[in-house]
Amino acid sequence: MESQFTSERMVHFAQVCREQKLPLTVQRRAVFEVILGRDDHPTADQICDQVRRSQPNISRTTVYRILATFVGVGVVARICHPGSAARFDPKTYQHHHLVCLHCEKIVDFEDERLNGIDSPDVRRHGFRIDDYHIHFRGICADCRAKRRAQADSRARAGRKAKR
Amino acid sequence: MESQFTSERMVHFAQVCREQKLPLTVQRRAVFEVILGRDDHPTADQICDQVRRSQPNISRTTVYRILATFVGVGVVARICHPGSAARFDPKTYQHHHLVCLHCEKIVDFEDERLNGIDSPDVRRHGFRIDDYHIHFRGICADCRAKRRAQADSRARAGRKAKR
DNA sequence: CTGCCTGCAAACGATTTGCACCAGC
DNA sequence: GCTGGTGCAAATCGTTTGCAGGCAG
Repeated sequence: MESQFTSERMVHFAQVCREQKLPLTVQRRAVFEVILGRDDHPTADQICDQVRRSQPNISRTTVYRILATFVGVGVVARICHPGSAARFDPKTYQHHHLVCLHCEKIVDFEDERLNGIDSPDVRRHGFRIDDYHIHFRGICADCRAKRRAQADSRARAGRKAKR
Repeated sequence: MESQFTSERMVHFAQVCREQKLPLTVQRRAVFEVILGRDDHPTADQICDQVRRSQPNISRTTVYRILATFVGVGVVARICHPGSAARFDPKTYQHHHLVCLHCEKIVDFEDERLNGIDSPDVRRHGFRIDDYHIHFRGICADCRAKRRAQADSRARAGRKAKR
């Protein structure tokens, strides 16, 4: 099922490349395959590391360039993010994100009810809105657990210190 | 009125510093003043340049550190952004953004009706949502005008070439 | 065969870190 | 005076660019 979805998107990808007159190189194929296989919004470097398992000689530069090209033709999205490195997302349809303010993890969140917001009136800004997405910010399960553990150990240390 | 708002926030800032045991240095004051006076989501470097008009010897490093501290205690927000440099926002209450995909300008957008979205059910993600904001992505007025001008000149060039 | 694509190395911009000094409380 | 803040310089990280050779169409 996974592979069926992947191959379907691969065909679509090849088609877009033909339309856009983009030569379908082995590097582009490899980068696209890696992105499709992940749903954790990897950085360019993370993608590069994984691509190198099948293409050990691919250059980091090439990965950056390929990603820029992909974003340009719309087969992957570059998403807004709290950290310093750009993140990429194979989903180009509208969806939303849960962003952990602590570890900067980004989790996809899809909910039809969030997609129907009327574009507000921005005429006075002269802005033309193409789409929108919602960032829900908070703390993920892992970080909540870690924080609780830390708070506990601090409390224990505090009790010890006071004795 | 502007200065009244600014001084009001300055008092609040001083209070937060006291609560958080943050010494109220001249540098922190200066950085905070600059951020308050802008609504264009400046980068750390832009803030630094402006702070230097009143504090010529402040170090870029210090500005970065101060901004990180401010974000930590919640007196300014670090916002998600399409570019590579972090952007800062003196508004810490909920509001939304228009993001230009072309020039990466970020414009505040406030609309009460956008603030009442029910936090969706994220229990299965174990995520705790603190707040959310909406990125409306599109093209700003300036860039639309520029694009139109470019398209026109291309069309003219094309006509000329075909003769 | 031709032009875009790639790899390499070096440049670059944004941000962080180590360390000695200095200033708020 | 003590603690944490600051300035400087150098390191680091993510990303881009210039150039020579290589491969897809």
